[in-house]
Amino acid sequence: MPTEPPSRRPGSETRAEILRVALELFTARGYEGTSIRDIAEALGITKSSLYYHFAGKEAIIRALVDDRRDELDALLAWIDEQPPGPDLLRRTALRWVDATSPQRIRGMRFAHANRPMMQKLADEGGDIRTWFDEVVARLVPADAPRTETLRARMAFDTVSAALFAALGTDATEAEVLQAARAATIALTEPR
Amino acid sequence: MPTEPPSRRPGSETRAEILRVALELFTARGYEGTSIRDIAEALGITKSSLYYHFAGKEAIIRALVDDRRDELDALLAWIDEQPPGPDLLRRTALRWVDATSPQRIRGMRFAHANRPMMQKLADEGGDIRTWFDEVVARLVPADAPRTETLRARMAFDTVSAALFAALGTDATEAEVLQAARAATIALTEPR
DNA sequence: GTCTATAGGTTGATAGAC
DNA sequence: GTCTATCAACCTATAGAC
Repeated sequence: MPTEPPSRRPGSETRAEILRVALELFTARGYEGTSIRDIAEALGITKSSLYYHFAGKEAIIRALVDDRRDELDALLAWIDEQPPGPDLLRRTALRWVDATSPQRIRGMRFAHANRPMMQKLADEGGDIRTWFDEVVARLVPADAPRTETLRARMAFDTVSAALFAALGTDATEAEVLQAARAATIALTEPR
Repeated sequence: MPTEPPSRRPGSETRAEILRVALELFTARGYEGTSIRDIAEALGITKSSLYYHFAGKEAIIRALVDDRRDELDALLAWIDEQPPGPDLLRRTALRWVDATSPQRIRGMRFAHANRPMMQKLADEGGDIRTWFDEVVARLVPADAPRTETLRARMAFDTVSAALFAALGTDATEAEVLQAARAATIALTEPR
């Protein structure tokens, strides 16, 4: 690993706390709906202290998404080790879905609640969605019809889709993941 | 049709214009990221004029989602006319997906960009997502495992999921709809 | 590292003339 | 129906003491 994850820099426990609370509030109320003051008060500190740890509001969100990058890099490395074959798409998608951590789910809910901001980050090239293009590019032939590429993307996005479908219901996260897994299988059915 | 659509009340052309621009801006920048001033300036009027047509910012978003309700009611009525059978879920979901209008897509993008607000509306009982519970309840047995209910919901949400998967790509709406249709078929495969 | 105080700007909303 | 003028409340961010 070449660079050190910013959220784990040693001797900065407060920083991690800030990120934890910010993720929670940004998810519940959205980025624009959450003020720096809200975050500070939830932590029992003042805004100014928060500015000591982060250059600004946007720096917080940036640290939040950067944290999710490593997983993607690991997946890409794993793909490159695999023998090519017709089932590689399904195997990779299932590997991704099955490895869904609670933290990743939190990240998804965060992304859901802040799509305009995620779009802005995407336009600057620094978001997970863009990085995912690489994954799909290695699994679907470049000359495949675009609907096939979309379907492959959807096969990776089933957890996100299932979370969305489960909104307002009392489904547990385990049930959501199970439904997502079934959907990934359905979407990678060879035709 | 029992009640008159609020957006078509006669003699209120400006009102429709406001809704059109608000939908566009709320989708691009989000509800909190769009000020009343932004909407007014895009229309070439002042904030005060806008307040003549709508009681406030939230009244605008409420009018926006109310517009989408009729379609759901029509689908429910259609379901009640159908003979029950094992293929009713797929037929209904495909009917819904195939009837996707450009306006509905705009509505979905809007919902994507404003999930905290949609959640707030849902908590008050006035959102499309809640109304959809009725649809699924008529198509999936009440004692079915919850993952099956989730999968049924996902079968209806494929356009939304495909739109999400297509973010950042140059896929056309036709291609998105085609991918969504394929996904709906895959997700309603009898097992 | 954390605080108080405050600058400098935007927000949603209202009053009242025309 | 549309305007100008204005408000209190809120925001991000900074300066400087401790």
